[in-house]
Amino acid sequence: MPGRKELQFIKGEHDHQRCIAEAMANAEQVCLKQGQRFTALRRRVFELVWQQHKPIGAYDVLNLLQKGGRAAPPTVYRALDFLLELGLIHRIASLNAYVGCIHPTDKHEGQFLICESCKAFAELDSTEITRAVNQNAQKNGFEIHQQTIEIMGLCPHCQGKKETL
Amino acid sequence: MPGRKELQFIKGEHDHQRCIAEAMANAEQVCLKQGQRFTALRRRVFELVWQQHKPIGAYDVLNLLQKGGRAAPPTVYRALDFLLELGLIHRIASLNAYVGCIHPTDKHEGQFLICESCKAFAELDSTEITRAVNQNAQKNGFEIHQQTIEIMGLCPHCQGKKETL
DNA sequence: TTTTGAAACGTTATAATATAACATTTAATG
DNA sequence: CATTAAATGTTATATTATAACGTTTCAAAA
Repeated sequence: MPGRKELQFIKGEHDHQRCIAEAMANAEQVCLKQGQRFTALRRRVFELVWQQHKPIGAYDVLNLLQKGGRAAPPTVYRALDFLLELGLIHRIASLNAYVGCIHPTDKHEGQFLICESCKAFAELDSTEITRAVNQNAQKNGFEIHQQTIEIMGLCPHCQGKKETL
Repeated sequence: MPGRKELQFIKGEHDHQRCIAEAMANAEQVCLKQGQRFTALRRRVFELVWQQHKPIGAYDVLNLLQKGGRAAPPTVYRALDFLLELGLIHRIASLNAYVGCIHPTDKHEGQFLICESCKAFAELDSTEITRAVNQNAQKNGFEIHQQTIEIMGLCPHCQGKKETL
Protein backbone atom coordinates (compact mmCIF):
# COMPACT_ATOMS: atom_id res chain seq x y z
CA MET A 1 0.00 0.00 0.00
CA PRO A 2 2.18 2.85 -1.15
CA GLY A 3 1.83 6.01 0.83
CA ARG A 4 0.13 4.19 3.65
CA LYS A 5 3.04 2.57 5.37
CA GLU A 6 3.50 5.57 7.63
CA LEU A 7 0.08 5.25 8.92
CA GLN A 8 -2.40 4.57 10.46
CA PHE A 9 -5.98 5.19 11.27
CA ILE A 10 -7.69 5.00 7.93
CA LYS A 11 -9.64 8.11 7.17
CA GLY A 12 -13.15 7.82 5.89
CA GLU A 13 -12.23 9.72 2.78
CA HIS A 14 -9.77 7.31 1.27
CA ASP A 15 -10.42 5.53 -2.02
CA HIS A 16 -11.57 2.26 -0.65
CA GLN A 17 -11.98 0.34 -3.87
CA ARG A 18 -8.52 1.25 -4.99
CA CYS A 19 -7.15 0.44 -1.57
CA ILE A 20 -8.56 -3.06 -1.74
CA ALA A 21 -7.45 -3.50 -5.32
CA GLU A 22 -3.90 -2.64 -4.36
CA ALA A 23 -3.96 -4.98 -1.41
CA MET A 24 -5.23 -7.70 -3.69
CA ALA A 25 -2.52 -7.10 -6.26
CA ASN A 26 0.06 -7.14 -3.53
CA ALA A 27 -1.29 -10.38 -2.11
CA GLU A 28 -1.13 -11.86 -5.56
CA GLN A 29 2.56 -11.07 -5.74
CA VAL A 30 3.23 -12.53 -2.32
CA CYS A 31 1.49 -15.77 -3.25
CA LEU A 32 3.35 -15.95 -6.51
CA LYS A 33 6.67 -15.41 -4.79
CA GLN A 34 5.85 -18.12 -2.25
CA GLY A 35 4.60 -20.54 -4.86
CA GLN A 36 1.17 -20.58 -3.24
CA ARG A 37 -2.15 -20.58 -5.00
CA PHE A 38 -4.33 -17.51 -4.53
CA THR A 39 -7.58 -19.32 -5.22
CA ALA A 40 -11.00 -17.74 -5.68
CA LEU A 41 -11.97 -18.64 -2.14
CA ARG A 42 -8.82 -17.22 -0.59
CA ARG A 43 -9.19 -14.16 -2.73
CA ARG A 44 -12.76 -13.69 -1.58
CA VAL A 45 -11.91 -14.13 2.09
CA PHE A 46 -9.00 -11.74 1.79
CA GLU A 47 -11.30 -9.21 0.19
CA LEU A 48 -13.90 -9.60 2.94
CA VAL A 49 -11.31 -9.09 5.64
CA TRP A 50 -10.05 -5.95 3.93
CA GLN A 51 -13.51 -4.65 3.13
CA GLN A 52 -14.17 -2.78 6.33
CA HIS A 53 -10.78 -1.77 7.64
CA LYS A 54 -11.94 -3.20 10.92
CA PRO A 55 -11.26 -6.41 12.77
CA ILE A 56 -13.75 -8.99 11.56
CA GLY A 57 -14.67 -12.28 13.21
CA ALA A 58 -14.38 -15.60 11.41
CA TYR A 59 -18.12 -16.15 11.63
CA ASP A 60 -18.80 -12.70 10.23
CA VAL A 61 -16.63 -13.60 7.28
CA LEU A 62 -18.57 -16.84 7.05
CA ASN A 63 -21.90 -15.01 6.98
CA LEU A 64 -20.71 -12.74 4.20
CA LEU A 65 -19.34 -15.69 2.32
CA GLN A 66 -22.64 -17.52 2.60
CA LYS A 67 -24.36 -14.78 0.64
CA GLY A 68 -22.59 -16.23 -2.36
CA GLY A 69 -23.54 -19.85 -1.66
CA ARG A 70 -23.03 -22.51 0.94
CA ALA A 71 -20.03 -22.43 3.22
CA ALA A 72 -19.06 -24.01 6.53
CA PRO A 73 -16.66 -22.90 9.26
CA PRO A 74 -13.68 -24.99 8.15
CA THR A 75 -13.79 -23.30 4.78
CA VAL A 76 -13.32 -19.92 6.39
CA TYR A 77 -10.78 -21.02 8.94
CA ARG A 78 -8.68 -22.71 6.31
CA ALA A 79 -8.60 -19.60 4.19
CA LEU A 80 -7.82 -17.44 7.20
CA ASP A 81 -5.03 -19.78 8.26
CA PHE A 82 -3.56 -19.64 4.80
CA LEU A 83 -3.62 -15.85 4.76
CA LEU A 84 -2.16 -15.69 8.26
CA GLU A 85 0.59 -18.06 7.27
CA LEU A 86 1.61 -15.79 4.42
CA GLY A 87 1.37 -12.71 6.58
CA LEU A 88 -1.40 -11.22 4.47
CA ILE A 89 -3.67 -10.78 7.44
CA HIS A 90 -3.20 -10.69 11.21
CA ARG A 91 -5.21 -12.15 14.02
CA ILE A 92 -6.22 -9.92 16.92
CA ALA A 93 -6.20 -12.32 19.84
CA SER A 94 -7.99 -10.04 22.25
CA LEU A 95 -10.94 -9.76 19.85
CA ASN A 96 -10.89 -13.17 18.19
CA ALA A 97 -10.85 -11.25 14.95
CA TYR A 98 -8.83 -10.69 11.83
CA VAL A 99 -7.46 -7.64 10.01
CA GLY A 100 -5.77 -7.06 6.70
CA CYS A 101 -2.04 -6.50 6.90
CA ILE A 102 -0.89 -3.12 5.70
CA HIS A 103 2.69 -3.99 4.84
CA PRO A 104 2.76 -7.66 3.98
CA THR A 105 6.06 -7.61 2.18
CA ASP A 106 7.96 -9.68 4.66
CA LYS A 107 6.40 -11.90 7.24
CA HIS A 108 6.12 -10.11 10.52
CA GLU A 109 3.85 -9.64 13.46
CA GLY A 110 1.97 -6.47 13.97
CA GLN A 111 1.60 -4.09 16.82
CA PHE A 112 -1.87 -2.66 16.94
CA LEU A 113 -3.72 0.35 18.20
CA ILE A 114 -7.42 -0.47 18.15
CA CYS A 115 -10.24 1.95 18.80
CA GLU A 116 -12.80 0.52 21.21
CA SER A 117 -15.45 2.82 19.86
CA CYS A 118 -15.26 2.72 16.07
CA LYS A 119 -12.97 -0.33 15.84
CA ALA A 120 -10.59 1.44 13.50
CA PHE A 121 -7.08 0.17 13.92
CA ALA A 122 -3.55 1.22 13.16
CA GLU A 123 -0.84 -1.31 12.52
CA LEU A 124 2.42 -0.06 13.91
CA ASP A 125 5.86 -1.36 13.19
CA SER A 126 7.65 0.57 15.84
CA THR A 127 11.36 0.05 16.22
CA GLU A 128 11.12 1.52 19.72
CA ILE A 129 8.58 -1.05 20.84
CA THR A 130 10.43 -3.84 19.11
CA ARG A 131 13.71 -2.78 20.66
CA ALA A 132 12.19 -2.47 24.12
CA VAL A 133 10.64 -5.91 23.85
CA ASN A 134 13.83 -7.50 22.54
CA GLN A 135 15.83 -5.83 25.27
CA ASN A 136 13.60 -7.21 27.99
CA ALA A 137 13.52 -10.65 26.45
CA GLN A 138 17.29 -10.70 26.24
CA LYS A 139 17.63 -9.57 29.82
CA ASN A 140 15.57 -12.60 30.78
CA GLY A 141 17.36 -14.96 28.44
CA PHE A 142 14.14 -15.43 26.53
CA GLU A 143 14.06 -16.44 22.87
CA ILE A 144 11.18 -14.72 21.09
CA HIS A 145 9.14 -16.67 18.57
CA GLN A 146 5.95 -14.73 18.32
CA GLN A 147 4.44 -11.61 19.76
CA THR A 148 0.99 -10.26 20.44
CA ILE A 149 0.82 -6.52 21.02
CA GLU A 150 -2.67 -5.08 21.03
CA ILE A 151 -3.37 -1.68 22.52
CA MET A 152 -7.03 -0.81 23.00
CA GLY A 153 -8.37 2.68 23.51
CA LEU A 154 -9.78 5.63 21.60
CA CYS A 155 -8.63 6.88 18.21
CA PRO A 156 -8.34 10.64 17.71
CA HIS A 157 -11.68 10.83 15.95
CA CYS A 158 -13.61 9.06 18.71
CA GLN A 159 -11.97 11.09 21.46
CA GLY A 160 -13.52 14.11 19.80
CA LYS A 161 -16.92 12.47 19.68
CA LYS A 162 -16.73 11.56 23.33
CA GLU A 163 -16.22 15.20 24.32
CA THR A 164 -19.22 16.19 22.22
CA LEU A 165 -21.56 13.88 24.09
CA MET B 1 5.52 -11.38 46.65
CA PRO B 2 8.60 -9.95 48.27
CA GLY B 3 11.82 -10.82 46.54
CA ARG B 4 10.00 -11.84 43.42
CA LYS B 5 9.13 -8.54 41.88
CA GLU B 6 12.37 -8.47 39.96
CA LEU B 7 11.58 -11.65 38.28
CA GLN B 8 10.56 -13.79 36.41
CA PHE B 9 10.65 -17.34 35.37
CA ILE B 10 9.82 -19.22 38.51
CA LYS B 11 12.43 -21.78 39.36
CA GLY B 12 11.34 -25.28 40.23
CA GLU B 13 13.05 -25.02 43.58
CA HIS B 14 11.03 -22.26 45.12
CA ASP B 15 8.83 -22.81 48.16
CA HIS B 16 5.56 -23.19 46.40
CA GLN B 17 3.28 -23.48 49.40
CA ARG B 18 4.69 -20.38 50.91
CA CYS B 19 4.50 -18.60 47.59
CA ILE B 20 0.79 -19.32 47.33
CA ALA B 21 0.20 -18.45 50.95
CA GLU B 22 1.80 -15.05 50.43
CA ALA B 23 -0.21 -14.42 47.29
CA MET B 24 -3.33 -15.33 49.20
CA ALA B 25 -2.50 -13.01 52.07
CA ASN B 26 -1.79 -10.25 49.62
CA ALA B 27 -5.06 -10.84 47.79
CA GLU B 28 -6.84 -10.69 51.09
CA GLN B 29 -5.41 -7.24 51.72
CA VAL B 30 -6.37 -6.04 48.27
CA CYS B 31 -9.95 -7.19 48.75
CA LEU B 32 -10.11 -5.61 52.17
CA LYS B 33 -8.80 -2.32 50.83
CA GLN B 34 -11.35 -2.39 48.00
CA GLY B 35 -14.21 -3.38 50.25
CA GLN B 36 -14.70 -6.59 48.30
CA ARG B 37 -15.49 -10.00 49.72
CA PHE B 38 -12.84 -12.65 49.28
CA THR B 39 -15.27 -15.56 49.51
CA ALA B 40 -14.41 -19.23 49.76
CA LEU B 41 -15.10 -19.71 46.08
CA ARG B 42 -12.98 -16.77 44.97
CA ARG B 43 -10.27 -17.88 47.32
CA ARG B 44 -10.35 -21.37 45.87
CA VAL B 45 -10.25 -20.16 42.26
CA PHE B 46 -7.42 -17.80 43.06
CA GLU B 47 -5.53 -20.67 44.63
CA LEU B 48 -6.11 -22.90 41.61
CA VAL B 49 -4.85 -20.23 39.23
CA TRP B 50 -1.73 -19.75 41.33
CA GLN B 51 -1.18 -23.44 41.90
CA GLN B 52 0.85 -24.19 38.81
CA HIS B 53 2.61 -20.97 37.92
CA LYS B 54 1.33 -21.56 34.42
CA PRO B 55 -1.51 -20.14 32.40
CA ILE B 56 -4.60 -22.20 33.15
CA GLY B 57 -7.83 -22.32 31.15
CA ALA B 58 -11.22 -21.55 32.66
CA TYR B 59 -12.39 -25.09 32.04
CA ASP B 60 -9.29 -26.52 33.66
CA VAL B 61 -10.09 -24.45 36.72
CA LEU B 62 -13.63 -25.76 36.47
CA ASN B 63 -12.46 -29.36 36.38
CA LEU B 64 -10.30 -28.87 39.44
CA LEU B 65 -13.13 -27.10 41.19
CA GLN B 66 -15.49 -29.97 40.45
CA LYS B 67 -13.32 -32.33 42.45
CA GLY B 68 -14.71 -30.56 45.48
CA GLY B 69 -18.33 -30.72 44.41
CA ARG B 70 -20.61 -29.50 41.64
CA ALA B 71 -19.74 -26.41 39.66
CA ALA B 72 -20.77 -24.91 36.34
CA PRO B 73 -18.97 -22.55 33.96
CA PRO B 74 -20.59 -19.33 35.18
CA THR B 75 -19.30 -20.04 38.65
CA VAL B 76 -15.75 -20.09 37.39
CA TYR B 77 -16.09 -17.18 35.02
CA ARG B 78 -17.63 -15.02 37.68
CA ALA B 79 -14.80 -15.72 40.07
CA LEU B 80 -12.23 -15.12 37.32
CA ASP B 81 -13.91 -11.85 36.36
CA PHE B 82 -13.86 -10.73 39.97
CA LEU B 83 -10.16 -11.50 40.30
CA LEU B 84 -9.38 -9.82 36.98
CA GLU B 85 -11.29 -6.76 38.06
CA LEU B 86 -9.20 -6.44 41.17
CA GLY B 87 -5.99 -7.08 39.24
CA LEU B 88 -5.26 -10.24 41.20
CA ILE B 89 -4.94 -12.32 38.05
CA HIS B 90 -4.38 -11.56 34.38
CA ARG B 91 -5.91 -13.03 31.26
CA ILE B 92 -3.62 -14.22 28.49
CA ALA B 93 -5.69 -13.51 25.39
CA SER B 94 -3.53 -15.51 23.01
CA LEU B 95 -4.01 -18.62 25.14
CA ASN B 96 -7.51 -18.07 26.51
CA ALA B 97 -5.95 -18.65 29.87
CA TYR B 98 -5.34 -17.02 33.21
CA VAL B 99 -2.31 -16.41 35.40
CA GLY B 100 -1.77 -15.13 38.89
CA CYS B 101 -0.50 -11.60 39.10
CA ILE B 102 2.88 -11.21 40.70
CA HIS B 103 2.61 -7.61 41.85
CA PRO B 104 -1.06 -6.92 42.38
CA THR B 105 -0.58 -3.88 44.54
CA ASP B 106 -2.02 -1.40 42.12
CA LYS B 107 -4.23 -2.29 39.21
CA HIS B 108 -2.21 -2.63 36.06
CA GLU B 109 -1.85 -4.69 32.95
CA GLY B 110 0.96 -7.10 32.52
CA GLN B 111 3.50 -7.67 29.83
CA PHE B 112 4.27 -11.33 29.50
CA LEU B 113 7.01 -13.62 28.32
CA ILE B 114 5.54 -17.09 27.94
CA CYS B 115 7.47 -20.26 27.22
CA GLU B 116 5.85 -22.29 24.47
CA SER B 117 7.50 -25.42 25.73
CA CYS B 118 7.04 -25.52 29.51
CA LYS B 119 4.44 -22.70 29.69
CA ALA B 120 6.38 -20.92 32.38
CA PHE B 121 5.81 -17.21 32.22
CA ALA B 122 7.40 -14.01 33.40
CA GLU B 123 5.35 -10.94 34.11
CA LEU B 124 7.30 -7.87 33.13
CA ASP B 125 6.59 -4.32 34.09
CA SER B 126 9.06 -2.71 31.79
CA THR B 127 9.24 1.04 31.74
CA GLU B 128 10.97 0.83 28.35
CA ILE B 129 8.12 -1.09 26.78
CA THR B 130 5.55 1.10 28.46
CA ARG B 131 7.33 4.22 27.33
CA ALA B 132 7.70 2.98 23.77
CA VAL B 133 4.03 2.09 23.61
CA ASN B 134 2.92 5.39 25.11
CA GLN B 135 5.18 7.26 22.74
CA ASN B 136 3.69 5.57 19.71
CA ALA B 137 0.16 6.01 20.94
CA GLN B 138 0.77 9.69 21.52
CA LYS B 139 2.28 10.09 18.08
CA ASN B 140 -0.97 8.74 16.69
CA GLY B 141 -3.16 10.76 18.99
CA PHE B 142 -4.39 7.53 20.53
CA GLU B 143 -5.75 7.33 24.07
CA ILE B 144 -4.76 4.03 25.69
CA HIS B 145 -7.29 2.20 27.83
CA GLN B 146 -5.99 -1.30 27.92
CA GLN B 147 -3.06 -3.25 26.59
CA THR B 148 -2.29 -6.82 25.67
CA ILE B 149 1.40 -7.64 25.39
CA GLU B 150 2.17 -11.33 25.17
CA ILE B 151 5.52 -12.55 23.90
CA MET B 152 5.76 -16.25 23.13
CA GLY B 153 8.99 -18.16 22.78
CA LEU B 154 11.42 -20.24 24.80
CA CYS B 155 12.51 -19.64 28.36
CA PRO B 156 16.19 -20.11 29.22
CA HIS B 157 15.61 -23.54 30.65
CA CYS B 158 13.82 -24.88 27.58
CA GLN B 159 16.37 -23.45 25.19
CA GLY B 160 18.87 -25.66 26.96
CA LYS B 161 16.65 -28.68 26.59
CA LYS B 162 16.16 -28.00 22.91
CA GLU B 163 19.89 -28.11 22.28
CA THR B 164 20.12 -31.42 24.09
CA LEU B 165 17.60 -33.09 21.83
C1' DT C 1 -3.09 -36.26 -23.56
C1' DT C 2 -3.92 -38.98 -20.02
C1' DT C 3 -2.67 -40.30 -15.47
C1' DT C 4 -1.92 -39.30 -10.95
C1' DG C 5 -1.05 -37.42 -6.70
C1' DA C 6 -1.08 -33.64 -3.72
C1' DA C 7 -3.45 -29.64 -2.49
C1' DA C 8 -7.74 -27.45 -1.90
C1' DC C 9 -12.33 -27.62 -0.72
C1' DG C 10 -16.93 -29.63 0.98
C1' DT C 11 -19.51 -31.66 4.72
C1' DT C 12 -20.80 -33.35 9.14
C1' DA C 13 -20.01 -33.54 13.63
C1' DT C 14 -18.14 -31.92 17.75
C1' DA C 15 -14.75 -29.59 20.87
C1' DA C 16 -13.53 -25.53 23.52
C1' DT C 17 -14.53 -21.09 25.33
C1' DA C 18 -17.91 -17.95 27.15
C1' DT C 19 -22.38 -15.75 28.48
C1' DA C 20 -27.63 -15.02 29.16
C1' DA C 21 -31.37 -15.54 32.09
C1' DC C 22 -33.41 -16.62 36.08
C1' DA C 23 -33.75 -19.08 40.73
C1' DT C 24 -31.78 -19.60 45.25
C1' DT C 25 -28.75 -18.76 49.01
C1' DT C 26 -25.84 -15.96 51.87
C1' DA C 27 -24.56 -12.47 54.74
C1' DA C 28 -24.18 -7.56 56.02
C1' DT C 29 -27.22 -3.79 57.71
C1' DG C 30 -30.92 -1.60 59.78
C1' DC D 1 -35.27 -10.57 63.11
C1' DA D 2 -36.36 -8.52 58.58
C1' DT D 3 -34.67 -6.64 54.56
C1' DT D 4 -32.03 -6.46 50.70
C1' DA D 5 -28.07 -6.51 47.84
C1' DA D 6 -24.43 -9.48 46.61
C1' DA D 7 -22.99 -13.93 45.58
C1' DT D 8 -23.82 -18.34 43.91
C1' DG D 9 -26.48 -22.20 41.64
C1' DT D 10 -28.62 -23.98 37.49
C1' DT D 11 -30.07 -24.59 32.84
C1' DA D 12 -29.64 -23.40 28.45
C1' DT D 13 -27.28 -21.53 24.70
C1' DA D 14 -24.04 -18.48 22.14
C1' DT D 15 -19.53 -18.04 20.09
C1' DT D 16 -15.17 -19.57 18.38
C1' DA D 17 -12.58 -23.31 16.49
C1' DT D 18 -11.15 -28.00 14.91
C1' DA D 19 -11.37 -33.19 13.79
C1' DA D 20 -12.27 -36.48 10.48
C1' DC D 21 -13.23 -37.95 6.20
C1' DG D 22 -14.95 -37.61 1.44
C1' DT D 23 -14.73 -35.13 -3.08
C1' DT D 24 -12.90 -32.03 -6.40
C1' DT D 25 -9.36 -29.53 -8.72
C1' DC D 26 -5.33 -28.84 -11.04
C1' DA D 27 -0.48 -28.94 -12.23
C1' DA D 28 3.24 -31.91 -13.32
C1' DA D 29 4.93 -36.42 -14.85
C1' DA D 30 4.39 -40.11 -17.85
